[in-house]
Amino acid sequence: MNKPSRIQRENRAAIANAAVSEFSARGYHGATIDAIADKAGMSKPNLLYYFPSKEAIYRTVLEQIVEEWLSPLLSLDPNGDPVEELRRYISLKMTMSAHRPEASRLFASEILAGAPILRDFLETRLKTLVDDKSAILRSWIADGKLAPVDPVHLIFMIWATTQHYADFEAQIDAVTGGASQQQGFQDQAAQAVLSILLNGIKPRPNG
Amino acid sequence: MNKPSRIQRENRAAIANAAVSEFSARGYHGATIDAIADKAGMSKPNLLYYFPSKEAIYRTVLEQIVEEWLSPLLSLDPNGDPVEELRRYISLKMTMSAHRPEASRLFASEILAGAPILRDFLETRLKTLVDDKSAILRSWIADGKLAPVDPVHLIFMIWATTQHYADFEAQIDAVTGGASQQQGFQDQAAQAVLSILLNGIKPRPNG
DNA sequence: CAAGATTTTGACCAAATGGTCGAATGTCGG
DNA sequence: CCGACATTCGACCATTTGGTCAAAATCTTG
Repeated sequence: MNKPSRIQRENRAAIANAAVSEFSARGYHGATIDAIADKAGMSKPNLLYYFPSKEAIYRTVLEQIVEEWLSPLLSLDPNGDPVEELRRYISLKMTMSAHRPEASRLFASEILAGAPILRDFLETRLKTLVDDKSAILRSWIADGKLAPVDPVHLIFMIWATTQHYADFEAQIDAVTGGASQQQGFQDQAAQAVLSILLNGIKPRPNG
Repeated sequence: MNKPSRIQRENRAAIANAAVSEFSARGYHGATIDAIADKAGMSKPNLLYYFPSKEAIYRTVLEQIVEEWLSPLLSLDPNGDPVEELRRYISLKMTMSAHRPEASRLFASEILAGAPILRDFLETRLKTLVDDKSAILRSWIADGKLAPVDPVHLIFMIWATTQHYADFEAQIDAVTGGASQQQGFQDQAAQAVLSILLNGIKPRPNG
């Protein structure tokens, strides 16, 4: 079991891709092993040769997504310029939302359902990370470089606004008449989000 | 079929409540008629005496939620003070998010799945409403009473941030150590959201 | 190229689930 | 209190679906 063969690598990757697509579009219960196998170009028993169960596939793709998900926040630099650091972070998350909407929706779907699989991750690694980064934000506020807002809520707001463009794509498409597919829409969205959030947290004279 | 009897009213209401709870917690496919019937205190055939199918129950509760969902935005008053009107709107949405998180999650779940049932509603009534209210926001911006941000994106950001507290409750709970249940957390959240959003859209000297 | 290991699949199974039906029970106006 | 109508439910059915298995096909390697 040590070295996965070429076939193993390819098939596992194909399954993971198909699974993200199916789980994100239909939810855990709505997705079927058959459909995932089809989309991955193999039979159901063949898929089950690579993963022991539907839940195992789900866990695997969730874990991969969670890793991607973590990295932008990790890179928030305490020594950088506060507003610039946040601009970079928000831009990064907007880009991710635009490039991997299915992954975002799969993650959202898991949280919506009460995070049955991810609860432990959220309570440990993510909590620690948020605590750390909150401390940085707090120090920036103490230095008068940011307006005094609760750092945890600021982080939540950044998550909410950036992921909204992926998670609620169907609604955004409907309301804008499909604009979200067109070139430029994502830039426009990023600009609006950056403008409101950054102006919202820049230090103000009255404190 | 004209006048529903007392029994009909009670049972339909019990089913609708149970359905919101089940659909929001498990998703459309994860919810079962049996579980909804159980939670509503009746047998499955009895439930199917009141609704012809699972999908009919789903449509019914979604429609009810959508009506609630619309009302706060409807009441945005073009003659009011811009910042005060938005403060009121955001506060209202925060309150709804806190009081009916399950409804919010059921709506979110439908949108996540691509809005198969609500697409028409989104493209017609909601689009019209957003177009109308965007015009109001635009006029406020033209009058220099708001910073120049794309009104549609502002609306999206308000939806995203306010509903986030209901939709991602599991994540928020995990990261804050369950604080979202405690008294005061919602007020704190509302304050942070209002502070950032309102400061983000107040007119700025430099335009 | 032979033989062992790996990969693939058709056929199948058991459980879950949406929905039906007919008979039993309850409700209510007259 | 009766008869008509509304309500309830146990038993049942067909389909879907997660998962198994043994045999076949394909690789890989000495």
